[in-house]
Amino acid sequence: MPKISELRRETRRDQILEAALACFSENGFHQTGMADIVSRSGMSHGAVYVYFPSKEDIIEALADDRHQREVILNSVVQKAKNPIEGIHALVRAYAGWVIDPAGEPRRRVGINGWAEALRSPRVHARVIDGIRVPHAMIVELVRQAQRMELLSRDLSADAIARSLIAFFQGFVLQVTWREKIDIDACVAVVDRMLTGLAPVERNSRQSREGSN
Amino acid sequence: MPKISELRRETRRDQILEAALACFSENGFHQTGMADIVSRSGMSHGAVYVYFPSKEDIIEALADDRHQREVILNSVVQKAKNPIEGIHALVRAYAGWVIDPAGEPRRRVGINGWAEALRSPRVHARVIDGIRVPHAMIVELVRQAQRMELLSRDLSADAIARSLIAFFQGFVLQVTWREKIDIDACVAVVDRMLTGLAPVERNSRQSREGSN
Amino acid sequence: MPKISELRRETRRDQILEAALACFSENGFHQTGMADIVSRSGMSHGAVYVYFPSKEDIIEALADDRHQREVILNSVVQKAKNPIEGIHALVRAYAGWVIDPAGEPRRRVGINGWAEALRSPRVHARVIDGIRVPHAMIVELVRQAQRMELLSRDLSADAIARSLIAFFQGFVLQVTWREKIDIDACVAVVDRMLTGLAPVERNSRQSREGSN
Amino acid sequence: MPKISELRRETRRDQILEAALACFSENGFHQTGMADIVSRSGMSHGAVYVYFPSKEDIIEALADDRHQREVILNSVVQKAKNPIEGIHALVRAYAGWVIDPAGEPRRRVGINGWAEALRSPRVHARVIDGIRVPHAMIVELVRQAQRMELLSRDLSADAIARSLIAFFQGFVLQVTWREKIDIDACVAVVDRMLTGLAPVERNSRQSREGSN
DNA sequence: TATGAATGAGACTTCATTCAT
DNA sequence: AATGAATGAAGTCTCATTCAT
Repeated sequence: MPKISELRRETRRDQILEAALACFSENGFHQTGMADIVSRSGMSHGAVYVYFPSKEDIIEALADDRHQREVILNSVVQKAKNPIEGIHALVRAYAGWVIDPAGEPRRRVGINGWAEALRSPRVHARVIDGIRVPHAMIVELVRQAQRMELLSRDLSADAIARSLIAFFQGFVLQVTWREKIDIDACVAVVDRMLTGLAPVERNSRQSREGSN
Repeated sequence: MPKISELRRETRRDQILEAALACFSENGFHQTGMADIVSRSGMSHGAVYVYFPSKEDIIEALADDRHQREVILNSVVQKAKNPIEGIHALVRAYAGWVIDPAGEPRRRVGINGWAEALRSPRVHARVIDGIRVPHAMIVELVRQAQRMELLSRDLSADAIARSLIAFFQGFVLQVTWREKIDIDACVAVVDRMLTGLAPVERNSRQSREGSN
Repeated sequence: MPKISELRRETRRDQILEAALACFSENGFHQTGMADIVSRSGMSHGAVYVYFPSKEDIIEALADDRHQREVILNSVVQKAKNPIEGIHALVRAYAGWVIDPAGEPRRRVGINGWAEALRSPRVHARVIDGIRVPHAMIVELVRQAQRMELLSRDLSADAIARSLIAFFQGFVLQVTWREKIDIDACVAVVDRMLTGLAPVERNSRQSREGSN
Repeated sequence: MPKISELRRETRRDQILEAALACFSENGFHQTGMADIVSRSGMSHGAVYVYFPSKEDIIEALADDRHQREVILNSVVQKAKNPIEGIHALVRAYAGWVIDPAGEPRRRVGINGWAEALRSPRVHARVIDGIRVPHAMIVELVRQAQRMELLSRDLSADAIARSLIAFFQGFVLQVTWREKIDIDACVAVVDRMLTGLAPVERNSRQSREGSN
C-alpha cells in the first residue's frame, strides 16, 4: 500500500471537490459544466475522470456532508448537562452554522442537493442519510427528557425531532436566500417554543390548552 | 381584436404550464427538455414559444404560485375567532396542503424553485414574493395576539413568522422526500410549541427561561 | 378592371417593399425575418403573403432597381451636346447618386443583392439586367465618339463601358462602407483618365505607350 | 506543452476554412449551415467548435484574406522599374488574379464579405483592412510618380488609389457574375486611362481639358 | 497517470410559410 | 382580403465523456 500516493490521491480528490463546490455553489449542478470544474481545479478533463467516474458522482460526493455535520453535532453532544439543555445547545449550534459566512457555499450546494434528491436516488440516499444522525440524536435527547419528566410524554419524539429539523432546514433556506432574518431572535423563539413541550403541570395555562 | 379569444389563450398557456409542471416535477428543470414539455403538452414546438419566450420564462411562471397560496390563506383568514386560533388554523392549513397527494408535483417543482432561486434573480424574486404574504399574515396575527396579551410581547413577531415559515418549508422537504413523517403528530408538536410563546405568568417555568 | 383596388394593391406592395428595404438595409436579407418586415410594414403575415408569395420574391423585387436607374440615366441622356460630354455627365450623375444620403438604404440593399446574385439565378438576372441599360448607353456614346474621332478606335467600346461600370460599383462599395473617400476628387481623376482614351496624336506621349 | 502540435492545429484550422470556403462560395454565409461545413470538413461538430467559437468567427477568418493579397502585391512590388510601371504591373496582377479560375471561390466569398461588412463591424474591419495595403501601395507609387513628374501633381493620390481599387472591385463583381467581359481589353483601357493622368504638357489636348 | 482534442447526441430557439377563422 | 396562431424542420451551439498520445 503506497501511503504517499494514497495521500496524493486524497489531495487530488479534495482539489476537485473544492472546485466543484465553488462552481456548484455559484451556478447549480446543471449550469456548471465539467469544463468549469476542470479549469477551476487546475486539472485536466482526463485527470478529473480518474477520480470521479462521472459528474453525478461529484454531485453525490458533495451531497454527503458527513464531515460538516459531525463537527456540529460533536460540538454539542458532550457539553450538555441535561437533555433539554442538549436540545437548546443543538439549536444554537445549528443557528451558528447557518449564519457562518464561510459555510455559504456548502449551504447553497446543500439546497441544490435537496432538489436533486427528488430525481436522483443516490443523492436522495445521501440527503436522507444526512438527516439520520441529528434525527437520532434529537430522538434520544427527547426520550431522556421525557423519562426525566422534562418533556411531555404524550408527544412523539420522532415528531419533535422532525419539527426541529424542519426549523433548521427552513432557516437555511431563508438565510441563504439572503432574507432579512434575525437568527438570534428566531433562536429565542424556538427556545421559548420548546418550553411549550414541557409536561402540562396541574396548575396554570389551562386556558390556552383548551384551544387545541 | 384578438383573433383568438383571451380564454383560449389562457387555456393554451395552462396547457403548457401543466405539461411543464409534470415534466419538471419528474425530472427537474434542467433535466427536462423543451421537447418533453412540447410533446407532453400536445402542442408544437413553435406554439409553445408563442406563449413563453424561453424555457426560463416557463420556470418563472411556475415559480410563482400565487394561486395555490391564496387558496391556502383564504381558507384560513376568515374563520379564525381570535389570532391564536388563526395561527393554529394556518398551521393546519399548511399541514393539509403538504400531505395532499394532488399537490405533490407542485411541491416538487417548488423545491426545485428553491434551488433555482439561488441562481436566477427572477426566480428568486418570485420565491421571496411567495413568502411575503403568509409572512405578513402571521406577523399581523402575532401582533394582534400580543396586544391581547395572548402572546409574549418580548418576542419578535417577525422571528415568529419566520420560524413558522421555516417549519412549513422543512415539512415540505421531508414529506416530499417521502420521509416517514407523521404530520398530525408534528402539528400536535407545533401546536404545543406555540403554547410556549404565551406570556410568562407570575408563576412557574422560571428555570428554563434563565438559560436564554 | 377595378382601378381603385389596383391602386390600393400598388400602395400595399410599396408599403411592403419600403419596410423590406429598411429591414434589409439594416440587417441584410438573411438576418431579416419576415416578422420584421411584417411588423415594420404595419401589416399582417397573411397580408404580406398576398402580395409576395415568398421572401425570395421580395428580395427579387428589391434587386430590380429599374426606377432608380432610369432617374439617373434620363437625367443625363438629353443634356449632352457631344458623346464625350455625355460620358462625363454620366460619371457625374452616378457620383451624385452615390453620395446622396437618401439613397443609402438602396445602395446597401444593392450590395446585398450583388452577393445574393451569386446564389439566386433570379436575383442574378435582375442584377445583370440592371447593368445592361447603362452598359448599352455607354457603348453607344463611345461608338459615337469613336466615329467622331474623339475616342481612340483601337479600344473596345464594351471594355470601356465595363470599366466605367466597374468604377461606379467600386465607388458604391467604398462609400457605403463609409470609407473616407473624396468623390469629387475621384470624379476629377476619372475625368482625366477619360482624356487618356483620346486618339493618340502624331506627337507626344510615346514613351509610356511603349509599356503596353 | 501542447498535446497537439502547432502544425496539426494549423492543419485542422485550414481544413475547416477550406470546407467553409467551398460551402460559403456555393451558398453564401447564411444559406450554409454549420452542418454543411462540418460534413464537408470531415470533422465532427464539436471539433469545429474547438477551433472556431462560432460560425461568425469562421466568416471573419475568411473575410481576412491577408495571405492571398500578399501574394498579389509581392509579385508586383519588386519588379517595377519606375512607379508608373509599378501601377501598370499592379493592374495586371489584379487582372490576372481576377480571371484565375482557381480563385473563384475566394472571389465569391469575398463578395459575400462585402455585403456582410455592412452588418458586422468585425467583418467590416477585415474588409477595410484588406484594402489598406494596396491603397497605401498605390498612394506611394503615385507620389513617387508625381515627384518624378510622371503624373500630374494636381490630382489626389488618394483619389487615384481609390479609383483603381474601385476598378478592381467592379471587375471582380462582373467576372464573378460570369458577365462576358474581356479582361485583357479592360486592362488595355485602364492602361490607356492612366496615360490621361500624365502632367498636361505645354502642347496638345487642350480642347478636352476644357470640359473639366 | 495525465492530457486535452475529439465526439455526437441533444440542447434551446428561430422562422418561412400555412390555414382556420 | 386579412388575421395571426400554429407548424416543424432546421438552425447554432454545448457538453459529458472518451481515448490516442
